[in-house]
Amino acid sequence: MSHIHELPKAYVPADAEAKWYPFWEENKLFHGRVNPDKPAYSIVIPPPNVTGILTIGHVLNNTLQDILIRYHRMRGYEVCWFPGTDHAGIATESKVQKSLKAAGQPGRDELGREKFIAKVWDWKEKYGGTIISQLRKLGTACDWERERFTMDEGLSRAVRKVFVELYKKGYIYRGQRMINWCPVSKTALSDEEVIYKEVDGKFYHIKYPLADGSGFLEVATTRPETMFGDTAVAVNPDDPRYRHLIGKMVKLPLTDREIPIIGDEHADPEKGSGCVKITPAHDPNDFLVGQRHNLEVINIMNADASLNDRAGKEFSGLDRYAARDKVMAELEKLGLVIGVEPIRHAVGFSERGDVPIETLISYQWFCNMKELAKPAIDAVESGKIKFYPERWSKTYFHWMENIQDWCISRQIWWGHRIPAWYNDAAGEVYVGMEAPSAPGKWRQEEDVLDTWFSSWLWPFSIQGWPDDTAELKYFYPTCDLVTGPDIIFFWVARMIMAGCEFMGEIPFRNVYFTSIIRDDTGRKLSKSLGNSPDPLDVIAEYGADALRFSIIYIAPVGMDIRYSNDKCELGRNFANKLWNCCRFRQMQGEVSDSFRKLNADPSGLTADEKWMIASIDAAVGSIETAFREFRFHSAAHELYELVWSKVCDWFVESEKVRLRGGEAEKLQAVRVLDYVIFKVLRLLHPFMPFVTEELAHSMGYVEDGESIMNERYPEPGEDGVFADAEIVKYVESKFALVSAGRALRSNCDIPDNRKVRYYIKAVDAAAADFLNTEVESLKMLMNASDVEIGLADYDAAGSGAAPSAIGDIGTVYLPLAGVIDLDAERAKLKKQRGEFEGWIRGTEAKLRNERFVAKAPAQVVEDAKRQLEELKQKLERVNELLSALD
RNA sequence: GGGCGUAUAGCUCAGUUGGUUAGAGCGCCACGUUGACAUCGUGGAGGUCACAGAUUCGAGUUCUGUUACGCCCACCA
Repeated sequence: MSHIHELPKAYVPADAEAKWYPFWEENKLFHGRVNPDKPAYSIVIPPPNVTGILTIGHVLNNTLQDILIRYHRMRGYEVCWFPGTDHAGIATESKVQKSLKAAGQPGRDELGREKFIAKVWDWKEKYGGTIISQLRKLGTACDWERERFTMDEGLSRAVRKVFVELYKKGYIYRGQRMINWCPVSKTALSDEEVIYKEVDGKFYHIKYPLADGSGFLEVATTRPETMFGDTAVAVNPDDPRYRHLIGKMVKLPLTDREIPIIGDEHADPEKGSGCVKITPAHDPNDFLVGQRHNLEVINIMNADASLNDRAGKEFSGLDRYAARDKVMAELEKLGLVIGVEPIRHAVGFSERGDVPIETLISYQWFCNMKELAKPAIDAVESGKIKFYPERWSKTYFHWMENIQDWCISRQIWWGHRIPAWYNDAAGEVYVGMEAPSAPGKWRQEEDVLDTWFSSWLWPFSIQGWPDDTAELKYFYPTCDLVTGPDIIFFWVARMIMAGCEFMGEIPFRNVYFTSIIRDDTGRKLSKSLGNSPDPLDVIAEYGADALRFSIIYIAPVGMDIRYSNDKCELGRNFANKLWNCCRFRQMQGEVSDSFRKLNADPSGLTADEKWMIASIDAAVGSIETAFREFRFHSAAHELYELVWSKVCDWFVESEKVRLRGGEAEKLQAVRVLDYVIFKVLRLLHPFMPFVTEELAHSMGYVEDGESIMNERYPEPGEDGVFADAEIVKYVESKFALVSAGRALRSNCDIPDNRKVRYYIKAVDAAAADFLNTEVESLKMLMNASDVEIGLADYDAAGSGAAPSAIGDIGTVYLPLAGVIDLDAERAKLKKQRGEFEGWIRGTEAKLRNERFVAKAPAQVVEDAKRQLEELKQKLERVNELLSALD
């Protein structure tokens, strides 16, 4: 047999990766076509930000999608994975600003709108493909011909269409409302873009003097600098301490204004002094109070959160925090400070800028979500859309049932400009897909839309909507969505609403929420902490398959993952194990005729071969179930166990006997190995695409120019003809006996490399018959010079007593030519006897318990009885062994 | 203030509908470089399943409460 193509000793991932990804891509193997002959399976990628670089989070997310895509293709679906990137308005705009600044070039404000946007496009063309090329390194089978960007013309058209339709329905409106303002990005934000953090602050107690000079009110606030916007002080109308003051005026310190004392239930007598300053322009609650009492709304802030001239000359232009200190200093001088106490309270931070946001009154565009939410709630409630893990639906319902209007306008330039035009002279507003005629009279809205206003259309805009495309008919709704729970509101919920509203159909059927990845000490991964590994480094060091497999293997369902690069050793070692398994097979000769279908007489298979085939079939069943339930890690564990333990540790080792035997034996062994290995490669392909493709070719299972990704995925129950439950049990008992025999050797300090003799006393004639067929296998597995099988007790007369161990189908002895520590052996057996007796007592007690016998299922009782019998037999055997030592 | 999640071996985690003696990987100890693999093999040590109750013939698994940690939501001046 020629060994021309002998594989290298270890798997070299870089070679396979460099070879196969271009092959797949050039042969358009990832391309999804509208194909009525097949069922469709589609996924839309959660579009990464163009500014993004690949993180471990992306690796997990995209590996899962890739597994689903490759699995379904192999299961006979026409699959399409729609990829693309998101323009990420605020993030990209600030990134480009930073890069302009770093390059010493004129920034956004100097350039003006058009030139700045041109710069952003330049940047996007140059760097926006980074994450896409990094995804390729991972092996993702995206249909790159369909790659889209959320600001492509087609997608922009979808955005405008949606805006116009929602405007016409009256859902989208422009209004003056309390919004979240980011002083760094200088734009409004949606509620979802505000992150509340507990911070240490101060609670300031201040005197507001009564205008009539009769005293003062004590107000408590965490934000004294907003006092310039105060237009009232509220007390609770039922609060006897202050009730009589309602209607009087207080002098607002540091100003020449007087403001009224009002009665409003917003004032909580239990909190602070029971008096609360009312700043309608800068606090959501105060705004409502202001509306109830017709209070003036005084905005005292500039866009950058410095105070404006409504705060008076001395404070105008000061940053909010500087102003706070100065206000307190001035109040101190006036003797108006009662005290300051530390307080821990929640402060809203902007998601992107990571600075405290301001709440303030502003004209913005909003979308009323109430009606949109209804069918979207129903879609999940009715089970049309399923969440995995299911519990996220609770989070979803809670948010959806309390959904607020969505602030969709942003005061930035990079994004979809709102398709609204103002005719100032006539005081008219026009909203439409295109600019109105007579452009001179109309000026377009300066604001752009929230980035998510394009993302929420992704599942259909990416397929050509609003055109009625063949893709939409075939691939929509998509099947599975894989994303992180952190964007359930931002994206998932809104996509469901948009799908129901504009397509009249849910956008996807299943949503799998991935785990959040942390470092191995449990901290969130972040750039600033420097604990965010670069997946490309990992791929270079361990290989893409190793990274993919490891992260799936360690990712528990619905829990955080503790990740560190060294965890990838698991995947690397596993790929190498698989590699060497194939390498070993290849050393046995050319590929056989049995890698797809086993060409063998079922009755002619050895017990081990039947066991192997049954084991792989069982694993296929578990994997199938795991896929159905989105339990990817259990599929990975199943495969690991199958390859490493079942195939390599037991089957290959045992089968070496036959591979070194006669021609017929060898041929059959090789056939079974081919059959098993090709199944394993196909089972593993979705998880480890590179090494499996490489091996499928070098083993000769897949022709040049073809790909394993187009092979059929093994299905459970394919091998019923080889099934034999009795034999499987015997083989497993044989392996247990082997382990026991090895332990005897180890306990006697006999080196593994020294051949020894064993004697096995079979429990009955059937077991003896079976074991007699397995002598060569036993010799191989136990590294024995000889294994004698018999029904008689071990004959101690010739060579003295021997250490022994009890198994289900026999007792294995290790005769040692006189070197046995009788005391140790007795102690071991006595210990074992004690254990057996304990279990027997327990089982007997159970069986004597009438309620157990009456209430437990018959099967359980039967099992207990059988166990008792087996235990008693084993006990008897221990006793025999003990008496033999005397 | 509400909601959710987690607690099992030194570490990271499995443990499907309650059913003998609770598993894996890594780490640790001992032995082994036999012609697939030292990215390996064989054997071994290591756990009163967070705590307290309850249900049950039987609880790591179900229920209640407690503790600890984490996350989400909420207008706490």
